[in-house]
Amino acid sequence: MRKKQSTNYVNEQFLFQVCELNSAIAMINGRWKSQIVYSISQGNNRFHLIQQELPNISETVLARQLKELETHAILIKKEIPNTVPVGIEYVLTNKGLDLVPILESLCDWGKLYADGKRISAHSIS
Amino acid sequence: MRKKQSTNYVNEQFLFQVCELNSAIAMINGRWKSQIVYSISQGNNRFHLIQQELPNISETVLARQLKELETHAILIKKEIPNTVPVGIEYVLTNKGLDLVPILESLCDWGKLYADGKRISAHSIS
DNA sequence: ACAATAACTAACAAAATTGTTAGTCTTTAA
DNA sequence: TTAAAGACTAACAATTTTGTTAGTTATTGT
Repeated sequence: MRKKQSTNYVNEQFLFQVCELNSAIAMINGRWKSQIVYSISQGNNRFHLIQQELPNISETVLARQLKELETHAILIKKEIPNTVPVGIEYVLTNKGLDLVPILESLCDWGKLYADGKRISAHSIS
Repeated sequence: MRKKQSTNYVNEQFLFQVCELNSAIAMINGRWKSQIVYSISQGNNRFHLIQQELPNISETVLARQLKELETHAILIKKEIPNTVPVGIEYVLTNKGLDLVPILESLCDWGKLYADGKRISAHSIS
């Protein structure tokens, strides 16, 4: 549980009102979150499919990350009809779908500079 | 100090090799980091200028975040010649500059869905 | 001589995130 | 009847991140 009186919480709120950038980042922060969003966008839209792709994640942790993504309306849970026990499908909202290309550009950026090469700097002054 | 034998660390490394997306996110994770990068790109390239823009950040924390950004080669420190005591200017590398438009699209994404409106979902199946 | 400025650092404490253990519930297969 | 699959949850412990306190260094202004 967040402590609303903590400096940590107050600073987070401060950044949220400085720029939406910070709330956006807060939504994709979290050990597994953006990888999960990406996996779902690739069609791995079931709990056990995500587990197969990310064998190191525990059930508890996966469930928690999914719930947080749901809280931020990046995805919704959908019951698959006529299944027993009822199957759950994870569906990206339009908000979640719009995030995917941004994650892709982050990925490209990461790849481009991965080896520590291609770095340079020159002051603008 | 990170514990190299912890599950937390091992999982982070696992995600790094799954996709560069995860290393990219790890670099911009951190309470103040992307806001600092954005501020520097706007010309607030001195320690005290960033402090003015983000009055809630403590000196210790700002120094730490700057050092981490430097470790990831997103910015470099540059001594300003003929200043006593020697002034330090923070300069984005090309890697850091390439990050800025991505942060801007994250910001736009955040703004678009900020009020919780415009959310919808429909399964692909 | 004393305070102030700029840009830090080390050691520590508080808080948050991540991972673990042990459960739940329902139905089908062996 | 026992086990397994699928999709979870609560309570707790480990680890990491964030914030705090108290310093440093060198120089200029009063």
